Amino acid sequence: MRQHKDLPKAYEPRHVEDRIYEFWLKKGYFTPKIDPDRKPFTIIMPPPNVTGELHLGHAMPATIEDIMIRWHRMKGEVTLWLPGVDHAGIATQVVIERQLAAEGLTRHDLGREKLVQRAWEWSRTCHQVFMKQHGKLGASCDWTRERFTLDEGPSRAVTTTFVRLYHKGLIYQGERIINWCPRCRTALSDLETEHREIEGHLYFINYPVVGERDHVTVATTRPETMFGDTAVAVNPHDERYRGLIGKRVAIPVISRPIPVIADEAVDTTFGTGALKVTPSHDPVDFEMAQRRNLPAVNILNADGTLNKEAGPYQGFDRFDCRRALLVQLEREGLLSKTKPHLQSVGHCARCDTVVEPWASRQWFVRTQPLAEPAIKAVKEGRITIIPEQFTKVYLHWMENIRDWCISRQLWWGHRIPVWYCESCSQLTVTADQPETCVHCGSSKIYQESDVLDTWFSSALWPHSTLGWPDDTEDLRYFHPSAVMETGYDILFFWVARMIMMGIENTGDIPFRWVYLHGLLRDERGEKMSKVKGNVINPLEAIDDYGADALRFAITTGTAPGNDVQVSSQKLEAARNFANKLWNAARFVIRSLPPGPVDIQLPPGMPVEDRWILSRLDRLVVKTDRLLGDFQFGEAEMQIHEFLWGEFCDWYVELAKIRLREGSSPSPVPVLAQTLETSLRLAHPYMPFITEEIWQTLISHLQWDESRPDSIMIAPYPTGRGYIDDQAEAEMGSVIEIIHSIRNARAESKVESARWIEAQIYARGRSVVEAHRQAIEALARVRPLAISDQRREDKTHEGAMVLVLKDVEIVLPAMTDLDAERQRLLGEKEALEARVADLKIRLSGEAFLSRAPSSVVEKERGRLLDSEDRLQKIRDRLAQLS
RNA sequence: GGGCGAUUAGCUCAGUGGUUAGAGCGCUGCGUUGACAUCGCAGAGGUCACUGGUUCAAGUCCAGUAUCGCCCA
Repeated sequence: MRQHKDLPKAYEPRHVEDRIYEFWLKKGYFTPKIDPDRKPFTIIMPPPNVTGELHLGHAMPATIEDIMIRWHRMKGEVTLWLPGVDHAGIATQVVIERQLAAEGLTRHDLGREKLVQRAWEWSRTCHQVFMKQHGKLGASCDWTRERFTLDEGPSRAVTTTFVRLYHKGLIYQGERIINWCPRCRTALSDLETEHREIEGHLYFINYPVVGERDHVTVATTRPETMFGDTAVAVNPHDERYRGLIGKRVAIPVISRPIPVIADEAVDTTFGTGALKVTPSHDPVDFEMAQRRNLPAVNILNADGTLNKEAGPYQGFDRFDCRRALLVQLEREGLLSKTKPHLQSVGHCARCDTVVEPWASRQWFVRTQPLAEPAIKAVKEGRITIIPEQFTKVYLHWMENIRDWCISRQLWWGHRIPVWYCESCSQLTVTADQPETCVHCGSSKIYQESDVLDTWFSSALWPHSTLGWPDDTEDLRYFHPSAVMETGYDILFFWVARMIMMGIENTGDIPFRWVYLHGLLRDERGEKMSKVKGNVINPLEAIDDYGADALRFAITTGTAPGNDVQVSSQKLEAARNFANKLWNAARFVIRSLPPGPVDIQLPPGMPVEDRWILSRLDRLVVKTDRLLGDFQFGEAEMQIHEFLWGEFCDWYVELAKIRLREGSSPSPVPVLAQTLETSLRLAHPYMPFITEEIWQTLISHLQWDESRPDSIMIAPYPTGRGYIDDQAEAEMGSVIEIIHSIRNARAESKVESARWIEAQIYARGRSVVEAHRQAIEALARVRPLAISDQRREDKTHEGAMVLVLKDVEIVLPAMTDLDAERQRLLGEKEALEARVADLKIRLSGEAFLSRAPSSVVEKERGRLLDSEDRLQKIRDRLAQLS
């Protein structure tokens, strides 16, 4: 038989983790077996981007998802956690283009086909890294079902959805103002545009009135857009400009005449109250132009330079143009004023370039009809968002939803399944590659060059990964999934659109719960980002502290939706906990007698046995409730507190005494059972160390044939009916006795090794007597006399008297009379205040009649105890004076 | 401009109306007895941002104020 009794003194995760992950994989535990008679528990992993290494921001969701999955798996449910990666259109193309730039190339040098090929190679590399990192973390996801958004299946889901929505009129092509990133040279959706307050300027520019010596002054933050002006608008009620309406003014520099029009929408208090209207480059102006039938003049090229409409500034970059134009206007006396102005400027979420609002022909999803059922699903409680406060955020966004621009002028992504016909110029929209135009049969057709927004495919992820649009066994069984777990920052990107598209495509909700975690921050509370360089690499953290410590550190004591600060101190604390657990296990294992040990609970167990079993049972019940409520952080704290603060600090210490004495019954069965149950309880959070200890422990124990091969498929603990209030009360009292003696010793500076004499007077004498050895050993008191009633006259003058509930402790050897008097006076005051407080509460008519009787009873009991203790303290003080 | 959230120990945070508000880290004192110094024992440290309200009872619920943060426009 293996001698495991010499486990290493400290837990060494790196000798354990990879081996165990391999073992799990080999056993196939991550892959569920479909059982139509049982309801499955499914999590579809929100796919990370294939843009490089994972960072801690990925480790947290992976850990939380793994906790849920492992818990449900241990509960015996058919459990699927489906992993995948996202092609991340713009982000990936940005990465590839950066690589190209380093080689002095642009994507245009390479061409579409070669760029896509390169992106594929890159995505395969990233995907390998991603798998490896998740494995290191212990993620128990089903790699056999892994998906990539550009795989055949999910791609077909994308084209199928596009075609269906197009034919339903829910996808249309239209000319609208979109956000244009001149660096990425693509349209962006509103969500991909980040607005930031920028200290800019408001420029006041004079537009001469045609044929008069007068001028009108307009204020603008983007003077270069004046080449695209097609009107100046004033409010019809604005007295200042009434006479100007209907006249024409000339755009400076290019002298193109434009009308002065009246429109109610003009804000008379902004700038001069005269608004330059640039329909192609401003959303408000675009709408006004449509209302007023104004022409639109586009002044931009795709790369952000100005086109021929800008006259002398053709070919200038937009910002160069602004600078040069301002110089010219100034010189010509047309710039009447410049003042600082705080403005909100859109930036590309991926490359941070200032975006241009630009009228452009793009593809859109008509979102409102899709939003309605998505709103209903949440309002009716078919989908629950955790934490609850995000429900409001979700509903507010959904109720004010705007059409979604889904076309991207990129090469990496799902190409839009639309073909234009050169012969009849009609569109062929179909999921299968067509040979000819469906309208005229011409073979002169060419496919739309744009690709779809990556989030379009993400929106289908909960069902496309399971086989939709095909009617697969997986889809029938695992859909809808149980939980969508993700960060609150992508509630709209992901969750909202998944709900819309899920209901549209499948007729069912995509998931039952939405769990939103907070964002990870560094020690200084800043969001981790590669730009800031404050990212903690999860692999390094695992290397330094172990995967279990990392998991524990980033989830313990956190609440859903709240941000989490990570620091090396937290990682250290988690590692220390793992080590504590390891050493407790070392103690238990080396305490086992040789041979397969029978750990059936013996009859006649002493109170401490019944106590720890009761505490464990309580923990089990609490944990189960907390997990059910998605309170993982709290559950972990409870387990931590039990293992460290109760099992190690008290039960193990008590067991040592019995083991030393060889007393009967032996504490071994309770030690082993408590450890074994605790390991199962902690397994979802700390899978590696619990498996490692469990395997070792189990190998020494007698077990019937039903014993599973791994803790990860062992049943999650359930209450066993061991809750024992009487044992808990008794141990509570013993702990209090030991604690107060230790306290007195420390206060009185008694050397920790010294034995001191003590007398304990307790009403329940035999109860205390039963714990004599424990009190002696743990409080280091000997000789110890125990009796029922204190005979006042025999108490030594210099003794210290500790008054507890129903117990008095006399420590005769403490001789500092003054200090003792002070201490007793302090206690007396505190007790008096407490008694007074309780008396007031208990004399309140309202309290007595309205509070539940159990609360009233509790308070009465407290009053009696306090009064009793107060009396004893007074007696002792009287003796001393 | 609209909305959401936060404010609890020196720091980071839990706290789901009912004792004397908790944890980790840090701090102070003592301690290497056979699980663990990645440790043990003991301790200090709080006007639960502020003001008012509801309630027998408020850190917890409501309203307002202040400060900070986020989202949307």
